[in-house]
Amino acid sequence: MKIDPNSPDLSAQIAKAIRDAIMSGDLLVDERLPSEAELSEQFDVSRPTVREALKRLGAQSLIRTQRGATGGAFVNRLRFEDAYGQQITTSTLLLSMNDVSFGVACEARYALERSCAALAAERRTADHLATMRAEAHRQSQPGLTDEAFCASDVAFHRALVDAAGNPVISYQLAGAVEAMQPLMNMITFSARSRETIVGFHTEIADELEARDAALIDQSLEDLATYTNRLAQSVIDARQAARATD
Amino acid sequence: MKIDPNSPDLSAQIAKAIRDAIMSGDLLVDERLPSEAELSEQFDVSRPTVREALKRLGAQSLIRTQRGATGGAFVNRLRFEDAYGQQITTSTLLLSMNDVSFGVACEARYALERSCAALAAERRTADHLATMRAEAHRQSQPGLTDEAFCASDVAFHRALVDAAGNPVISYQLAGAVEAMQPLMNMITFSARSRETIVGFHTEIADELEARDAALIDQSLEDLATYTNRLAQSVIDARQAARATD
DNA sequence: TGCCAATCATATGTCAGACGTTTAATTGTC
DNA sequence: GACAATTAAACGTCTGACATATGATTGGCA
Repeated sequence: MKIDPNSPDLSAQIAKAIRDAIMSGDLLVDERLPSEAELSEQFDVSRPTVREALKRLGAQSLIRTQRGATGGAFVNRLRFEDAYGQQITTSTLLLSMNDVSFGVACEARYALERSCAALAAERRTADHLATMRAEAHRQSQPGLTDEAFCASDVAFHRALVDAAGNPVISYQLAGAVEAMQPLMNMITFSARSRETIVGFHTEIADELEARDAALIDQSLEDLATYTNRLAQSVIDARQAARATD
Repeated sequence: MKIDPNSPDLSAQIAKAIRDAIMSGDLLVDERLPSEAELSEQFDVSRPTVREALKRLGAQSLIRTQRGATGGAFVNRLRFEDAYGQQITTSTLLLSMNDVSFGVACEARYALERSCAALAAERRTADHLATMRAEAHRQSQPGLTDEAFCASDVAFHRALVDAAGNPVISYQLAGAVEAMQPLMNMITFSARSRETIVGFHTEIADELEARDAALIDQSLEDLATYTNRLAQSVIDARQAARATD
């Protein structure tokens, strides 16, 4: 838990020291850290520097702070819901900043999603099924904006993932599924393509109701293929339009 | 891009405003943010408050800072390698802080890992194969510590995942695979169980060489079952030991 | 005695101003 | 024209202070 006082990133070092203490179990959940004043004395730095370190940890949801007499910084119990948000933010930016093609992202998403088809078939409840049917129905309504359609698409697929009944899987796939949304938004769905997608969704819901894992897997593969072809046609159309400019 | 000056979390609000600007595309990769002094004027807060906000963003690798005349904060191109680390940290803490059972974590890991068997069979290079064989060989050496064995196990499986040739999948699975390591460490492998696991690994490498996706899938399922049973026996043994205390 | 209100102590949140350090651009000289 | 010294901009850190929230303490009153 020592830092190099000559290096020009004291707050980063302090954050790392505390993070390591949390990960190694030296600091337990809900345990209170020393006050900012005490930490600044321990590390021999000023309070603003300590605060910068604490903000870093707060940004990762590793600690929470509380004001007042018995306040301070506490080791935060990292919840799946908290982690979802970060996971989605990171995944979305990764895709948009690294020129990940629609095909690669789509492949990843459906490969991962298919992995929970068997579990979902086994464990799905009536609730999951109801959510999926409701979203499929919403998607068939005319006059839906592209964004609303995509949001519903995400909700449908998240329900499928959640049906697997494994929070770790749900967490991991949250990124893959949600991060695709901006890419999907790029595709302007025609009425016809929407109809096809809703068809797939209804099919999947039916198969999930029948608990037929193999059929779900097949439908997801078909949906992946279709989505990819749709994206390709949009890309081709854009290139053609650019060529005639 | 407005903030409420009466709320007691100015730095969090500022961080959110900038984060939103990055995610919406208002700020592009490598674009320079205003200097801390300018930001403090724009948001009408002090420089330390601005700095706390920037540290939050830095902790998420959304920005990087540079000192000197042409320095400042720049929108960072989020790289997969950067995201790996955060993903692993978060996943590890999620498992340890939420009392995720070995069974649930194991199920998630292998379900996701199996999803890339087909892609890996298709795209694996000689390099991936060589890495996997090298790790399998290392694992068969006597006198290996439990930790070294588990680290090698992780390396083996990461090579398998990377063989799928999809960076998005590699990123998503980094968390699932690496976060399992502390749980695996809890299990003291006997010489015999190590031998069995190495057997599975050799089998998987052979099947990958033959590009037989179905067999890989089967082997992974068997390995998952075996790992689970191993963990169960360790847990049972511990409970029995506690009962006789 | 028992309860309630005022006070206090502690800790975080924020601010203002300052100095040090790094770095690139500018300037000046040979 | 090239190299060295200077300068300016920006981050990194420190000091000290005030504001605010909140639990604990204390005191008074019924």
